[in-house]
Parts: sequence; structure tokens; C-alpha cells
Amino acid sequence: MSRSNKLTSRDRLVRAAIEVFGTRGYHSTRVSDLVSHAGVAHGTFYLYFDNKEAIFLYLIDDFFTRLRNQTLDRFPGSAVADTGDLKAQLFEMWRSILGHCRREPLLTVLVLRESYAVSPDARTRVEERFAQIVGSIETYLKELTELGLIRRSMTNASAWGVLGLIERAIHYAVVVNPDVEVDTLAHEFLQIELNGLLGDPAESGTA
Amino acid sequence: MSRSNKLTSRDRLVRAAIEVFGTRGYHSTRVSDLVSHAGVAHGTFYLYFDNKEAIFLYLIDDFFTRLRNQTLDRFPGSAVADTGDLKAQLFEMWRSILGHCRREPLLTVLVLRESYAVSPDARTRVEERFAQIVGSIETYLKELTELGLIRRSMTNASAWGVLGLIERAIHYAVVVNPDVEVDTLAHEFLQIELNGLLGDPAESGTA
Amino acid sequence: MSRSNKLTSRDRLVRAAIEVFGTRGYHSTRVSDLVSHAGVAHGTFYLYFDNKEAIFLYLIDDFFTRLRNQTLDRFPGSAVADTGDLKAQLFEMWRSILGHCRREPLLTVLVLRESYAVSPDARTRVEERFAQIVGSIETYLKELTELGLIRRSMTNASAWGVLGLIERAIHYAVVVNPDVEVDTLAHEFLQIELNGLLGDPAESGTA
Amino acid sequence: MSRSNKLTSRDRLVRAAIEVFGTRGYHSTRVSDLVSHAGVAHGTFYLYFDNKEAIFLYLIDDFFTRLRNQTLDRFPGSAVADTGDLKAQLFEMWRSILGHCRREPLLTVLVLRESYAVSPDARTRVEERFAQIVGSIETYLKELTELGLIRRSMTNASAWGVLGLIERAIHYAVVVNPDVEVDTLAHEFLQIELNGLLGDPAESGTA
DNA sequence: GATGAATGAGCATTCATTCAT
DNA sequence: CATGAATGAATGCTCATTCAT
Repeated sequence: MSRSNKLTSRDRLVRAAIEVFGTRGYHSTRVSDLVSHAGVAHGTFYLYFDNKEAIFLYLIDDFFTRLRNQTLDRFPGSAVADTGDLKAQLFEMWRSILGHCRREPLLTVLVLRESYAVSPDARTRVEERFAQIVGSIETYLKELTELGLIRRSMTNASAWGVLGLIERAIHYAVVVNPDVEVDTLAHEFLQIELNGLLGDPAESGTA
Repeated sequence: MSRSNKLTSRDRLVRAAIEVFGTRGYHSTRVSDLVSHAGVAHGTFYLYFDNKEAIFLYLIDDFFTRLRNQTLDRFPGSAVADTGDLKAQLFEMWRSILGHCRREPLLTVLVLRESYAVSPDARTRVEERFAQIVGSIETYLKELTELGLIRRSMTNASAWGVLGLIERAIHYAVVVNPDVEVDTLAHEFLQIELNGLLGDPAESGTA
Repeated sequence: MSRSNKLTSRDRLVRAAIEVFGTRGYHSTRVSDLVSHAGVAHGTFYLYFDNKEAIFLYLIDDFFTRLRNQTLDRFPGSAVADTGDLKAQLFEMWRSILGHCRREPLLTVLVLRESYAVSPDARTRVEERFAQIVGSIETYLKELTELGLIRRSMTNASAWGVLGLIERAIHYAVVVNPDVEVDTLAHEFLQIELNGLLGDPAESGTA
Repeated sequence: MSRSNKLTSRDRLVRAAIEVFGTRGYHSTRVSDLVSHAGVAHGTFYLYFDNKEAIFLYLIDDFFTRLRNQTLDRFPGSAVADTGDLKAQLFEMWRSILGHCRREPLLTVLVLRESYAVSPDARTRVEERFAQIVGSIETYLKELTELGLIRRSMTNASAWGVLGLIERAIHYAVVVNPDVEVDTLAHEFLQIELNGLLGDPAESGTA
């Protein structure tokens, strides 16, 4: 245990990067900010990352990977039998997503705001990450459509729309209103996702 | 008329900025790229803009201003009498938004992707622009709620959700699927906005 | 005349480069040494040269070009009729070469000692310069051989040998013994070139 | 014997240095290149050499030492009785030199091209090495002059000239034309050294 | 209004060297 | 003897901005 709480230089750099990129933004952050925050020397940074962009891309990749592991990958559309199941599953998914992002707000904001702050060369990689998410959503929507649980639609367009809803829901949960209960927000955005804005004004307010 | 098609240096710079920022991104674009693209001298740039960030912020402000003029501002929620009116009005709004963005794809993508690429000092201003949009949406939603046309909800959260839907709808219309009819997309995203994903799978396909 | 003695920034940089590279050597010279010596700003350097190596290569190219213009190119082997002509022409050539190098000793030493101090990529270019000189010498030797004025030999090997003789003759004239008359040295090296070391010990001392 | 073919770390470093310095040049070679090529750790390098320059200077010193042992030192001018002896001895010397250099081409090229690539402080040491060679040549020439075997000349200048001839002869033998017989080249350069370029064109071709 | 040569603060990156193990 | 993670001084180069013309 004496050594287990001793972070490696690499870990210190990753934590510093989340902190500093998240606070000052990618372009306003100097490598010297990262290393001084991490308490390592300049050269040490380059032992673990090729350059400033590399650690940024690592953070983004890592964020997406962990987010998917804890959310989309845990909820197969094929396991849904009826509308009740669907609502329950999607509610859990919203809870997972919002909860996950609330736990690392700096990294979340960084990904939402600055994913595209990289060099033109690296943009493809970032775009792929978003496209993967959309792909997963679309697959999920197709399964539900096949099961007759949701209406037919342009699933690709719908998936992008759902992504936008998720992105701004996360933004709302993390930035705009970080104090409200996750469950409350999960319910709210689940409503929009499934039922849209219309509906009986009387009933929805009580849910 | 002899001089009317002779662009001023400022106009040349603005056009060049949309082109170059939109293609290479804000940070990868040098002032020298702008001036060479505009065909003016370095010094001329600083006759019209305080610095590189100023022209970028101008583009963003201008985009938001024109987008609102041509969309939200033209459709007062107070003029809506029933659900039929609402659907018609929102359909028009979606058409306006998507059509407008399709007409200036480079600037649209720039705003969607790189609005936050500015210095920490200027972020407030960018955030205000988004907040204004959300404010307008929220006001609209409140009016509709008062009229009993939509269900009660956390209007602020809903407004952010609608913003996310709009952002990715625009992205879809401009980047992912630039060839499909605007009307088709407007219909699609209107459905999600108003009805969500649920509903009778049979009927929705025909709308 | 008020402007004619006002050197351009580029000229100042070239002069400073000869001075500083020649004194401290290529690798020990910093770009900051060059610009401070030239009295211009850092950025100005990069207005005129791509990088530190570029100005170095320019100096070398320029040295070779001017040296050839003033020496080899002025003395065509085809104009030589007999041994007397040959001796006279070669004597002039030696005088030109040694005199030229004496006039810019720093640059000369730089080329002799540090031509290969460049990056692996740029070596080819430097080697080509030497190969061109050897090519010219070889052509000259072939013409003389055809005319029956010199003995048959492996002209390429001989040309390289003559280059070596010239290089160290220059070194001797510029570095080792910078005070002795050029004519004396020209005579001395001409003897070695044409007659070698052998010969009647009595007569050669008097020439 | 089981351990005799197991090179020490120092030997491995020296061999790696010849290989890598010879291939990439002194300045383009990193200490990390040396140690990775030698298969030892970074720290090990500094057990045997004070710094990067030290191993480079060692290589140069060692090259000069071995070259002199196997060439100049074996052929005392005092043992020469007549022109026939002289020619025979110099022929052997040329064979020794060219043969020796052919056996370690990378190190040879390194010395010819990059001896001056060291820091200003270390240049003196390199220059001394060349001066020693010239000193030996000059002594030899003086002895021969005293013996009346060669003509009188400025022996110092001649010695430098001979050095140049040797340097480029080596270059020719190792780099330009590495396949031709050493004896052929030895004969060729001996001719130039002793007889220069002039002479009966008819006879020299047959030698 | 327009120019563009000149500026220089600012920054990413390298790599020889050290030293605790 | 050997290791290799860590160091940080050193430096090449960029590019937004200025100002004399």
C-alpha cells in the first residue's frame, strides 16, 4: 500500500491534463502548465506522449471508451420486450450517462467543447469517435424499430438527433444545472426522447 | 454600378475568413492565410479588425444574428392557436433553419465546431450567444405551455435539449447528408421534437 | 549614395553568417548569434531563409559558384597549345584560386572544414558541389591528355588527387601561412601538380 | 574461450559508434542511437566515456594512431638509398594507407568528413592530429631533400600538398571507386606524387 | 486607405547527462 | 558493473501585430 498510492509520472500527467485543459482550454494550455501542475519535468512529458495533441487525444479517446463501457454497451436493445422495458432501460441509460459525466465534469466539458480543437490531421480521429456513438445509437434504434417498439424513421438522422439531445442534456446536467438530481434530469430527457414535447400538459408535469 | 461589384477590403476579408476558417479551422488559420486569400496586405487586416479573434467573433455573432432574424424571430409562439398551427409553424422553422445553414455550410460548420476555440476571455461572449438562443427557445416553450399546447416540463432543460437536437440536425443536414431534401429532414426532426421516438410504427412512416 | 551603403537585412544576415559561422563553426552558432550579429530581429531571419541550414548551404553554394566563375571557367583547356601555355595557364589558375580564397578567409575555412556539418538530407547537395569541381578538373585533364600535353592516367582518380592538392594548398595559403606571397605559393603548388616531387634538386630551388 | 567472443560493453559502444557516427554523422547521432545500437543502457555509456564528444575523439585519435603505426612509422626516409628505393618505399606506403582505409571505410569517411564537427574547444586536438601527420611528412621530405633524392621546395607547403593528395586518394579509394585494385591506385597516386601530371603520355599508360 | 518588412515574445520540443536502484 | 526513468537547460521556429512609408 505504501507504493500503491504513489502515482506514476504518466498518471500525474493525465490528471493534470484533465484539470488544466478542462480549466483553461486546449489552446490556452502550455505544456509547461501541464508539467508544472503534474510536478514532473518537461522532458518527462515527452517520455509518455509524443506531443501536446497526443495527450489531448488520449483523454478524448479514453472518455469515449469509458463512457460507452458504462452506458451503451451495458444496455442491449435486443433485451427489450415491451414499451415498459424500453422506458426502464432508457431511464437507466440516461442515469448512467448523466451520472458518469457528473463524476468527471472537467473532462466532460472538455470533450463537449473542445474535441475539435485539434489539428486538421487529428480531426478525422475525433470525428470517428462521434460517428461510432451515432452508429451505436442507430443500431439500437433499428433493433427497436424491428421490435415494433418505436415508429419508423430515418434512423441515421434520428440517431444524430438523439446524440444532440444527449450532448446538451449532459451540458445541462454538468454546466447549467449541476445541482439538480440526476434522476430528475434522466426522467426529463427520457420524456423528450420518447414522447417529444407534445402530450397531455396535465399528466406530464406529475411524472 | 461600376463600383458596386468591387468588394471592399473588409468584405474580402470577411469572405476569406469564412472560407479559410471554415476549411482549416480557427487555430490552424494564420492571419497571413486570411490576407493572402483576401488579396490584401497584412496591415489592411488591422484597419478593419482589432485582431484575429475579432474577425472570428464577428463571424459568429453575424451568423447567430442572421439565423435568428430568419428563423426564431419570424415565428412568435403567441400567434399559435392550436396543435395544427404549432406543427405548421415549427415545420416552417425547421425548414428555415436547415435551409439557412445549407446556404452557408462553411460558416455553419465553423460555428458548430469551433465556437469555443477562442481565448478564455472571449468565451463568455460565445456562451452568451448560445444562452440567448436557449432563452428564446425557452420563452417559446413557456408560451406554448401556457397555451396548453405542450406538456409541462422543466422548460430550461427542455430548451437545452431542443438546442442539441437542432445542432445535430443542422450537422446532419449540412455535413452528414447534404443531399437529402430540406423538407424531408424538417419533417423528420419535427417529429422527434414534438412526438419523440415512440408512437405507432405503422403510421409515422407515411407522414 | 545615401541609400547605396545601406545594407538590406538579407545582406546583413549573409555577412553575419560568414563571420559567425566562420568563427564559431556551424553547430556552435545559434540563430540568435546570427541575428544579433546582423542587428536584425529573430523573425527577420526567417523572412529570408527557411532555417539555419538554408543560409549555411547558401554560403557554400555561393562560394563554389563564385570560385568557379573566377577560376576554372576562365581557363579553357582547349586554348592551350603547348607545355609553355599550360604552365602559364595553370599558374594563373593557382593565383586566382589562392588569391580568391585569401580574400575571404573565413568563408574559405568554413567550406573546407564544415561543408559536411549539415544534416544527412543536405549532404547530397554538398557532395554534388565537390563532384562538380572534380568533373571540371577531369574534363580539363582529358583535354590536355588528348592534346598530348600530359601523360595518360586514370583521369578521375587524378582529378580527385588534384582536388586534394588544391584544398590543402588553399588551407596552407589561408590558415597555415597567410603571409607568404600568392605568387610564391602558386609556383610551388604548380610544380607539385605538374612535376611532382621528383626532379633535379638543384634547378627547382631557383625557380 | 567461452567468454572471448563476448564483447565488453565498451567494445560494443566503440563498434556501435563507428557504425552509427559513420552512417549518420556526428551531429545527427544521438547518444540514444549509440546505446541502442550497442545494446546497453544509457547509463552504461557514461561509465566508459565522459560524454558524446569523448567517444568521437577517441575514434579519431585511435584511427590516426593505428594509421601511423601501420604506415608512416614503418617507412623511415633514412633507409632510402636511391630513387629506386624511394619509389618502392612510397609504393608500399600508398598500398598500406589505402589498404588500411579500405578495411575500415566507415571510420575513414568519418575522419575525412567530420573531424571538425567537434566543439570549438576540441578542435585544437583534432588540428594537432593533422599537424602531426604533416610534420611527419615534412620530416620525410626533408630527409629526402638532404639525400638529394627530391628537388628542393618549401617542404611545409609540399607536406600539406601531399596530405591533400593522400586525403582525396583515400576518398577515391574508399568512396568513389571502392572496387578498383589497391595496387593500381597506389601506382596512380605515386605517379602524381613523384612525377606530377606532366611526362611522356606514351610511357605512363603502360606502367 | 493600403502596404509589407520588421518585430520579438512565446512555445514546443530535444537530448545529453544524472543517479537512485 | 549495469540500468533507464527522470531531468531541464537549451534553442529553433512561429506568427500576431506594428508602423514608417
